[in-house]
Amino acid sequence: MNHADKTMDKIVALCKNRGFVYAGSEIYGGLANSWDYGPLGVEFKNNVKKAWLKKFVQESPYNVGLDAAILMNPQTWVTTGHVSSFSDPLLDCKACKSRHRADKLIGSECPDVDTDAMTFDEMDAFIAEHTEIVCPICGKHEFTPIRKFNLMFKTSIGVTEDSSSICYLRPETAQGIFVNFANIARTTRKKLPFGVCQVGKAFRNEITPGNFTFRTREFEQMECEFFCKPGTDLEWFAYWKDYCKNWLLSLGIHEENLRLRDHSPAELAFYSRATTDIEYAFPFTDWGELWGIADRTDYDLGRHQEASGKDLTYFDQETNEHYVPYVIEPSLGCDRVALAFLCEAYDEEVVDAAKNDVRTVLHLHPFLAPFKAAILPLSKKEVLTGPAMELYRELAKDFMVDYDETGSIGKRYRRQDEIGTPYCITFDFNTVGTETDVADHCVTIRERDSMEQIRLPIAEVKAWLAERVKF
RNA sequence: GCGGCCAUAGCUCAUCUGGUAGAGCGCCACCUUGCCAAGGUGGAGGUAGCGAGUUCGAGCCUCGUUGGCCGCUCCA
Repeated sequence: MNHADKTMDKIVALCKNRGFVYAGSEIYGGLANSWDYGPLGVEFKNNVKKAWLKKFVQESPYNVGLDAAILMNPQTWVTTGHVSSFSDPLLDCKACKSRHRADKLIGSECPDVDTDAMTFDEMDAFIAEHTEIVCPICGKHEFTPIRKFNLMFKTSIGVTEDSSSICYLRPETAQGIFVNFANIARTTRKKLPFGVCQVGKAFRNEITPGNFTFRTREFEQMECEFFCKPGTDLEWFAYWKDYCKNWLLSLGIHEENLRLRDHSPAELAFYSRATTDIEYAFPFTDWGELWGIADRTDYDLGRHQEASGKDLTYFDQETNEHYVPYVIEPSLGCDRVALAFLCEAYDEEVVDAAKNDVRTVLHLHPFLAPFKAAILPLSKKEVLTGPAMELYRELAKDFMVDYDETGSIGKRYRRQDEIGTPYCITFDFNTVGTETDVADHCVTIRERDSMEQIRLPIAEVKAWLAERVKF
């Protein structure tokens, strides 16, 4: 099927029916925009993470891993500006119900006013006094008071809820890396350039989540903070852009469904020298951001150094100088890229148009597939199921494999196609022999995409499979 | 948070103007078949999102509530 004909409805339905993703807390009526990865989903998502860690840590001569705590000293978020800038001063127009940011309303009418220096109460008062500030939609001056939307989830440490024990669920994983920069530099004896990689959950109280697992309040990031010498940053920026794109291509994303979009100077975050988004052609939108690759300069380490009073410079033995490294940050949404792989893999093949017969297939990269193979005895007779279970137990030591003896063989192939299992291994009567035929001790292996079959000795299956499901 | 639409089996839906629910698919068992779905027989599964009201009687009418979808706002 054409990529343009894929719909989220179908992909969501498949996810739910086959146990990739369920709606969260479903028996209690659900919790909006929360999703649970089911038995197949968790395998699949873990494989996505494994594939990322393999390329970014294991195979990279530069990078190391980290798993920092979700709860951090709240001062961290004061330093980064998240405590203030994650609180937008929003108000509604009572007349037309549209929503606006108070600071932008004031700024557009009175450009000389420094809204950054104003409290929310002062902004409220300012708007009340200046009736020339009107709703850009309907032109009226009838606003609700400012309401504070803090996009960080707040909680408290300790059993009493006094303000001194407030802490936040991290809105990004990056800061866990920055605050550990000096620890890692010292203990790994890494020289610049080097990177620190982390997979972990982050939390943002988004006003409007949606589009399945694309935007959720709780999500998983796969981030690398790559530290390099100032001046070499743009070079490394290009290097990682390329590296990231190749990772996606090597796992089956088609180039025509990817777009690298450079941020314009106006769009750039204030701390960033250059940013490129890798976007994917999701069915629900034209392009959706997958990976943000940003040159963050020395902003993060510099701010932390200033606020903590700790020395976060790097001593360069070659030039005999101290400096704060520059940072290239490739930040990938784990749930988003997993969804992209699903969208990319989803396919409906018309087998027989006259009979309305359609085969649903997930053309997942074998490394990402929840099951690497399914063992399917052609008959339920013990003479076949016995050796089939034996092979199942043997393969299960190395791979996630499925076993199914229910229904016709065609039906079972279809079930495995739908969950992306790349290989089906069948036991038939030639395998074990009959009264008239001698056993050949071979199984038939059927490939998912081509539906072609080969015959292979049972003893060779494990090595054969290992060769084909690696990344 | 605002506006509009929606809510019946795991899924897609039916149930004539109110008379206490049915199909297809899926699932399970047995039979059949034995390398590409849908053959036969049987079976599990629903107090119609939830609550209240009107009525002799509510899946159907009214109100509330919860959840979902679409649009707007928002997305450092």
